[in-house]
Amino acid sequence: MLEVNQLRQDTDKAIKGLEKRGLSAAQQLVKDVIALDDERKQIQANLDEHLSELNQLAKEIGQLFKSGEKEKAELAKTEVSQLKTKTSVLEDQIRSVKIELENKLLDLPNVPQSIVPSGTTEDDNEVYRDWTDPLPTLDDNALPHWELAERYKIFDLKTGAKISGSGFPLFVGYGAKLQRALVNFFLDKASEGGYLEMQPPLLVNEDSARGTGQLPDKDGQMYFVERDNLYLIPTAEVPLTNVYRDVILKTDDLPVKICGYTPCFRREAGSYGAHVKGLNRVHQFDKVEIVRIERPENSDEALMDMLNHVSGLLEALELPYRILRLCGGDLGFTAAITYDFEVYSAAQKRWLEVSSVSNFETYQTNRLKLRFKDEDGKNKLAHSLNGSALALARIVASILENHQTGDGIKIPKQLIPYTGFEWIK
RNA sequence: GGUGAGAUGGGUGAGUGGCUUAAACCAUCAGUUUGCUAAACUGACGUACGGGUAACCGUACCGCGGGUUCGAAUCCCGCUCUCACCGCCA
Repeated sequence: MLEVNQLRQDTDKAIKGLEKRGLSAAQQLVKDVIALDDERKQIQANLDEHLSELNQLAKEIGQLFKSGEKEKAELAKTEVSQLKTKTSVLEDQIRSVKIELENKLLDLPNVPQSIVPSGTTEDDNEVYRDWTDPLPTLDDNALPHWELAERYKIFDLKTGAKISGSGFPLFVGYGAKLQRALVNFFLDKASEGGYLEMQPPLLVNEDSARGTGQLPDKDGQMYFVERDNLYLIPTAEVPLTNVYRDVILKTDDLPVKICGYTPCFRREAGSYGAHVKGLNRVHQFDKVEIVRIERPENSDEALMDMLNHVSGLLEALELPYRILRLCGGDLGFTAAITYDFEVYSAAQKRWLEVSSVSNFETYQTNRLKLRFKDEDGKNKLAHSLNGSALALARIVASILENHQTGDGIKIPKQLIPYTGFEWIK
């Protein structure tokens, strides 16, 4: 959720930024928010004045009763009841204005940073760091990962569909072991990078889903357990970031660096076609997520550090990748800037997104009330960031496709200590 | 699932209708004292919103939401969570 004060201060910047997302009504929306906030302030001042009078009267009545001046007290009581009807009207007004204001704010996405390119579709994304070596080519009988999976018995979509439905792969044998190895490898790398490992709950309540901004924006994308009012997490970002909901950190607590492995559940309603084949898009996948809470002035640098971390993982896995800086139109609702990592699959002849690293600035922390005490003892909103490091299903697909040979699939050197085998044959 | 107890500031914990502006202690910070450390003493010490250049002032907040009352941390109702015991269970 954007900060109203920020919108007041940098109105033009906010409007321009929001327009970069293709939000043509940005100017009107921002104006509406500020007008509503003005209204709220005015009612608040009025209400406080009345309440102050009421408090004063209550004290006086207490005194009058004590000194036995009952008639005067009764007189004051009628005054109180008149005041009370006024305050209750004002209370109703301020309540509805606050709700309206909040709803308007929740409908506004984050303001993109100035370096975010404008554009509406993924074609407008900017290649931030390209793959400079020649792209790998495979011989003619190279297979896409879903066919490799069949040949080497790595995962089984049909049986997964029998158990649950389409998009729920069953990993088997080498496939299951490969996933377990990758999780451990990614977690170890994150620990080396200074991220504290956590195992969070996989179901979260509404406050948490709202805190990181999945609600109301992505309501339809999450599985919901109606009976208990809980959402299955679409990413570990939700529970991990919500660890710090309603927290005021001390200066020395920053930066916070945490990581966690979780399965992720996404309904992916409306997806179809070749792009969802195999592991390209599934309802359940495993992911190691890294999360950081930073002082505002350090968050840009932290983001770069996260990019380096993810780059290191992809290099260790010997996968050809590039980094995109997402354009305004492709940017997630809550992000101020996002870099996507894509691995090239020679077998599918396309780039596959395997990681997304974002800075949310104060958009999430405002909703979470995640603050820190600065040197002056003032509470300020921290910046939150997160990134996949990495998303498993697609990495498995990339490894299978890129490291296939006529003799089987070669496991990247750094992963062998984790898998315990060098080849999938 | 059943029964019972509880939820007060960073922590412990007092507070059964106005004397609470939430006691006291601990922790923290600043100062005094001190050869250094420690101790002692003094003071400061919640969050949000509104007004004000500021000092400061006003309002709300004692798990959450309602209610009673001139007045609620305190009384009443509902909910959530925590703890204990019982049942079931990996």
